[in-house]
Amino acid sequence: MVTIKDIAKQAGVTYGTVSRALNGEPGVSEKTRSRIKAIAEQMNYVPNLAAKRMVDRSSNCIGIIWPKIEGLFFYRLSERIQEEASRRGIRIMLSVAEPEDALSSFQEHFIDKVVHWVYSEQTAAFIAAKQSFPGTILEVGSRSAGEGPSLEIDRKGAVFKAVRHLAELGHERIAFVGARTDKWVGYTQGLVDFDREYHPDDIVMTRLSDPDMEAKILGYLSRDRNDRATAVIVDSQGMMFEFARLVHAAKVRIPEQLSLVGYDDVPELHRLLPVSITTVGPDIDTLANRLMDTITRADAAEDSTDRNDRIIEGVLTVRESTQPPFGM
Amino acid sequence: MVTIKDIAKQAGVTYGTVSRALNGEPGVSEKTRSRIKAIAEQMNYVPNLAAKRMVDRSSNCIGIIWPKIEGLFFYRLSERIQEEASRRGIRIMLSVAEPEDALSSFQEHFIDKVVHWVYSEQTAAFIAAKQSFPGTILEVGSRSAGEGPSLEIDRKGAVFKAVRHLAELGHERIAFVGARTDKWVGYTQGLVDFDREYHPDDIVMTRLSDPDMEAKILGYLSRDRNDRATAVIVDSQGMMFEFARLVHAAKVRIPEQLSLVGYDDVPELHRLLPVSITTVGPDIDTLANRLMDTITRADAAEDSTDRNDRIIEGVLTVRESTQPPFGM
DNA sequence: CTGTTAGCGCTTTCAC
DNA sequence: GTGAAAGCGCTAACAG
Repeated sequence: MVTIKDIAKQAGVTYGTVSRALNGEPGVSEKTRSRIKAIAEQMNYVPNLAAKRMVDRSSNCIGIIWPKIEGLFFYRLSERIQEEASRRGIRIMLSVAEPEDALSSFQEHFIDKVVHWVYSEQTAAFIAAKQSFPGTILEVGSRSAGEGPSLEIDRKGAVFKAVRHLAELGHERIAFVGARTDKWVGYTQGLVDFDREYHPDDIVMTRLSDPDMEAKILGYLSRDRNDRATAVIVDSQGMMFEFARLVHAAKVRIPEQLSLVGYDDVPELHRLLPVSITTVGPDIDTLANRLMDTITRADAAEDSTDRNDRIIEGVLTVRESTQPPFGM
Repeated sequence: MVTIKDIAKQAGVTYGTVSRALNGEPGVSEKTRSRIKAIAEQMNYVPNLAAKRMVDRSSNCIGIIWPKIEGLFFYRLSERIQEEASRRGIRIMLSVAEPEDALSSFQEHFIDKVVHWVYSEQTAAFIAAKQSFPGTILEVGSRSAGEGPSLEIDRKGAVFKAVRHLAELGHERIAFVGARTDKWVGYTQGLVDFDREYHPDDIVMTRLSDPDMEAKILGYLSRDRNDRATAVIVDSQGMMFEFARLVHAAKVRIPEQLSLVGYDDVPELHRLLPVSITTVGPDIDTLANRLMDTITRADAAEDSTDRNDRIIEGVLTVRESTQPPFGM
């Protein structure tokens, strides 16, 4: 293993100088600095993080805990986070272990900045592990109850925007497929604000784990066209996979017979139907950016950031799957 | 921060003794050991892992380089690898960075066992990085040219099994959609062995990056039914997403009008069509298991393993999408 | 059984 | 602008 001492020997300087040169510290002439850098490169020098860590407490590596759900969206998001991190010269490590194990794993590797996707109740084991974790944990997703740094995704507002879009197109009856979450609240809010009739039948309350999901959706899609909404909002990307399949099965034509908005914009979505799908949800690039900004500054200005700056708005991307209702 | 020196002072021993006591090393009387342990506990001592790591540079962690392509299959695979690793008390870290960056990242963190998915030409930068990597790299996927440990997936044999299955069902004309890879070789081999007519028209040579992909597939699916095969093999899961969409567009009914076999068994596949899809490809559990076995034993019996033991067979899973041809 | 001490690779202060 | 050296917390080898 090559250390800064080896480089020092090669370069004919002391290893203190090598350290300064490689870390961009002042007090080294540009000439020797570039010479040292070249030698380090050529010798395949890899810094020893354990040693670094013993001296200063910094680590330019961010750990990410992979959420069990969120499938494709998070997959895409982590690609973007990686790009953004590379641009900033920061390393990224992912763990797909149970959250509490992921934390110890990171701790063992001197990673003191961690991103955690919040999507449901946290286990007692994880909450305990968080307490004793020595670094910073950024919670992304739902409104965070905790003290630490967080980034909230305005899911409610996002779905609200979907309703507004459909209302503006002229849809009177708008359906919702999904679970009773923030997204559902945004939906009901939209109905109220845009003065659409609240029709309990137009809400298909279900989730992926629901054994009756298929029957419920199929039941709704098979109704007489006069007896159902002209537009529908599907509350997650996972649900959209199911929904698309059942749309085919029920031979419903999108958007001629039904306008469709999906939550979360992942490329795979647009392979599901002959038409591209209008989506709402956080913009992946924005999210990746804000996420990196927040975590890198987490220690610095702990609570200087306004609570409002911690919210990621949803973005509506209009595509082929939404049209004015038939006959307009 | 409390260190072993603080504990030593409290206990009236030297810190060497504290180290031995806390690490279960022999050479400490049970009496002092328990006393020291009690003091450590009471002082909230947390060992400094960076310092530990500097001395004994081991880590029971395996690094995995996330491939740029292969999408969902690898995603599922890494879940299984994680489960298998947890069972064995081994940590897993994933990197989605460029392979060469992933390697240095692992090296910085003292991760000396790395799994790399081989799927195409490797960049010069990565080959160089591999050379100077101090640990073991397990190459999984294609036949590995290199010396190191490897695990080959028999893609050719897998597709061959698909052809056999279709032949046994009675299909005379079998089509292939995909690229000119091992899988295609398995297809042609199958045609020969099962005495099926080689029909150049039944091969839709394309890949996801091909701008004409859609036109080619749609062209084939739109042909008169007497002028095309009664069964088709699609060579990747990514391609299957496209294929399924075009099947819908061309209003071809699976399996009544066309039997279908896909490569790689990922759950998402079965949401694409009204029927579940027959697949071939490596079994994810087997792969995860063999992978862990191989990498954990990589140092021990380097070349004791027979070349044949390094091959993962493909598995055929028959589902609804394959039936005897219409009229049989 | 316990004390002593040489490093592990690096950053940082203090001299020159 | 560069060298010298202290020390981060710990393990392990050796001495007693």
